Amino acid sequence: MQQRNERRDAAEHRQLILQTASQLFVTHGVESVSMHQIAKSAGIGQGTLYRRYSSKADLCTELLQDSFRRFTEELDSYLMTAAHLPVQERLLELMSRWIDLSVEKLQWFHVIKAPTFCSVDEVKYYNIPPCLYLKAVLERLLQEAVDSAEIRPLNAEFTAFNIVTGINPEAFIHLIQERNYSGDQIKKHFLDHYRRTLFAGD
Amino acid sequence: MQQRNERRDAAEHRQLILQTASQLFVTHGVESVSMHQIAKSAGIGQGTLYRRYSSKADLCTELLQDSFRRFTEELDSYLMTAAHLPVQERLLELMSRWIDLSVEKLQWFHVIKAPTFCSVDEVKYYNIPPCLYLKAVLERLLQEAVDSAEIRPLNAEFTAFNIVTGINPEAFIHLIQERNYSGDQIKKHFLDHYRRTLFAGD
DNA sequence: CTATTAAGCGGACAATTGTCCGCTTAGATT
DNA sequence: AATCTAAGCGGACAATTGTCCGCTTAATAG
Repeated sequence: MQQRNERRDAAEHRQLILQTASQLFVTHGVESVSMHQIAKSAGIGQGTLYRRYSSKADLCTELLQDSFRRFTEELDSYLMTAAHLPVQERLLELMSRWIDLSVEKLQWFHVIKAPTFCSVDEVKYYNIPPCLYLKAVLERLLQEAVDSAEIRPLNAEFTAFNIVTGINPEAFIHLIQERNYSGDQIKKHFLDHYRRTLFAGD
Repeated sequence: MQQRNERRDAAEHRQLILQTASQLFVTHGVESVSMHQIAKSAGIGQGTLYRRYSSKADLCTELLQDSFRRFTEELDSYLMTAAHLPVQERLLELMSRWIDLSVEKLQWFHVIKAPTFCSVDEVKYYNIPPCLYLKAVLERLLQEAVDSAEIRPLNAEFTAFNIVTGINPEAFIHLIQERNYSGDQIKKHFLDHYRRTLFAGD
């Protein structure tokens, strides 16, 4: 008895949902589209929708995958060829690219981080693949910097976590809405900050 | 025509709501109590409840006021008498106390930061009095440290903001749930981190 | 080709949050 | 004391999210 694969109709629905949701999100904005509306537009039932994606946050996480895959590929490639550059430069490049991605996909990231409905035991943001990846790479580079004495000793893991919590979509939204920052200004401030606190550069 | 004060019955209801909500929150946990239930327990209508507090986050913000008032009084008093101590020590003391408060009132802070229902243009967390206060005091101390050359130059305002985003209830919840950290371990890690990145101490 | 069965389907339902609006009433005015 | 009016009241309603369960069907086994 072989393992039952996903049924063909189910796979088609999965694609249909992603396509429909993506279109609706782009047209009306992620916030304004309800799960009911997605199901209706796709011509399927609520149950079918929720069977695939248990929340809008789930859907957004999935829709981010494409951009994210490109991000990791390009970054891995960069890190490969830039291995000889100072760790400091590579770290700042990583942050720079991450901030670009975050600002570009701000609505998606925000819905993932602060879902419409959320309860205490669902702080899933730090466990989505993009964040895990960011943290892992940060930690690796930080550890390398510590080992090569390019920065003073620190707890690479905790520092990586702290950077992930510091560079987050809600902070960006706050800076954009309350301070009228542009994406570039946000990036500049964060990079400056970490240049100064991590590397003591000026 | 004099300014109309809040009607007596309204003021009584306000107290009644706070008292009822507080009791229900303590008994059943903030998460498990619905606004409907609060209204019903208090013997008032939904409309009356929402007229006072437009969301559970609002209610929690109000309920935090008491603890927070005590916090600021004690802190201001400390800062007054500790003005001669190194800024570094005062900064770490501030963070230490803030983390204690946050851990103690974690559920409240979390509901304020990540309300049950939330939309993009409502990242209110950074604007509640406790956070504004924390940020202001951080900024003042950081600036003092910079001016007296106790730390290397940095953007006091942005650094203060970054610390507020780094020391936040969701990060605590993550560390508690995924890493099984205790409140004391959380505090230790954060203080270590900032000791190292801000002050280069060991 | 037929039978079997588990995965899939979908809309009705429950639970929440938050709004609305006609009725009531506290309290200032005269 | 009588009047007036804006603030207050409260429950019905709308909008969402998320669950449930009897019916359907794709895919495998014989």
